[in-house]
Amino acid sequence: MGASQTDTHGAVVTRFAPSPTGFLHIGGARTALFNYLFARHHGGKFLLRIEDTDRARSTEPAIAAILDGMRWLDFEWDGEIVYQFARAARHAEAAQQLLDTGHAYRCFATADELEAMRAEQRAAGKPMRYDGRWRDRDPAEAPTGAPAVIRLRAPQTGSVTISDLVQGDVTVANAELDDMILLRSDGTPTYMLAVVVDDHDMGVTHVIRGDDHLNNAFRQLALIRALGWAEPSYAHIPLIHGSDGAKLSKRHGALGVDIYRDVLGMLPEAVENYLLRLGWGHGDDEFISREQAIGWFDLAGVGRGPARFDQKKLESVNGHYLRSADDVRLVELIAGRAEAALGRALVADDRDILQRSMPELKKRANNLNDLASGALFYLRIRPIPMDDSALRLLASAPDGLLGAAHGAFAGINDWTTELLDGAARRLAEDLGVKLGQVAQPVRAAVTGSTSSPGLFEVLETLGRNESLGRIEDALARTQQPEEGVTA
RNA sequence: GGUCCCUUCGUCUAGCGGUCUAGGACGUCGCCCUUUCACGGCGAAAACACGGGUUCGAUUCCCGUAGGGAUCACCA
Repeated sequence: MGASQTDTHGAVVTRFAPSPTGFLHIGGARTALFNYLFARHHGGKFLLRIEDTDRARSTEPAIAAILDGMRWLDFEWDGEIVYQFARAARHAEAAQQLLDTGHAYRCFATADELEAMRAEQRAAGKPMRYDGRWRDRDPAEAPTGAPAVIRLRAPQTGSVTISDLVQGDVTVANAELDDMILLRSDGTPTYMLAVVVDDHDMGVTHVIRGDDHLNNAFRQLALIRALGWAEPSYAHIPLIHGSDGAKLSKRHGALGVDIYRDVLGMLPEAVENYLLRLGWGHGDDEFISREQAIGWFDLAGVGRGPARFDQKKLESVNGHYLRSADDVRLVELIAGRAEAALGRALVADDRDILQRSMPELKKRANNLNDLASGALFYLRIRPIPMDDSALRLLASAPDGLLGAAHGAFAGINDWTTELLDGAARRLAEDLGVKLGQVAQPVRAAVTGSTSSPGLFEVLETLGRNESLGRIEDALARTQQPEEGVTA
């Protein structure tokens, strides 16, 4: 890469830099979203870097999961993915440069030695920091052949202030910072070094990340200055918390975006909208399209306090997007779930009936799971299973009602919602009962449940034969235990 | 514990000195619509953490207290 990265001429360049130690979790997704939106808003670039320098914890499946999540959410990145580990030589080169210019030095302190130092500091109630024991010591004093790390010779006086785009001006005394390790004793770069070098080489102008990195920013700035490089702008966004107010982490409540998709049945645009509104707002707007988000997004509007994740609200947002989603798309999305529940593959007729019923079905669901289970009764094969409430309703329905309804419907050849509705109302009137008295037993018979979309729409969608057949099944069922009760 | 950050309804937020009897959304409750369940509509309860300042006037500015958060590795 070298110097070519400076050819961006002030254009915005952001990056999302996850470490592939697990799935793309919801907090990471939000960081990616903000980086994506900020870059697009400014007509800049959004880069992706995989921070895989921790060889023990980085895995291929994790990389695949992260990319999968990025694609699902449609966070399209620019250019090639940068794999940090592959750039180790470049990182070492930067460390050497620092060594040559006197901005870094070798430290021969052993792990045991440092542990003892910290124990002492802890006991004395002092902050635990590297005490700079090798900072000005002659390397010749080191035991021969002893392994060494390379540390940054950081400024010890004065202070650094970062004009963070989210947090505002934040100042920390240099005395609070110690000489961080740049290169481990095995010659591999630490995160601090790798991030600074990569961000520089990639031409990153705006570092937008979780505020758990705010403290790192001060040290990284010292490193950047020692290297004589341009300083990026920083924006440290608050972490997402769980409903209990504690930080959402991989071991505490943070789920991978794949879980939201596959298990919870969320739509990507809903997850995106929810994440955007978490910690950021645009007046009273609740539903914000991708296009609007790109037009409106700004870092100054991001709150500084952590926001709690609210599953109920996500469900609600999801329900909104479900209702406005394309029916063909929804059928595809629930097909797998339906097949699993039914234990058989869906055929063309199944998809056809699902699509026709989708406008009614999607008003009743807030996620794909509920949408799929709500659609199941259309696909069942006679005799359809009945849930307990349907069985109870059928058992307690006035004698002869269901049979009478069957008779009324059987007389209809032009099987439309209007005529079915009219026939049912006429029957109810003739019998002197409310429409519900007629409709509910029929609903139970036809859907196997006491709640469903509008009954006459259901009947029309199901068709004459199937509808009458299901009513006959129910009739047969109620006649068996007690004989002779039907009219 | 040191350092840094934060604090408006239960939750996400609007508010950027007077427009605040503090607005919206989710959730909760009630009503309407209605063949069920939803959707939709209407309405209700619900917040400026506390104490000092500054100011003619503070939700809005400053300080303190309390509470919450982040971070202090040869992990990222």
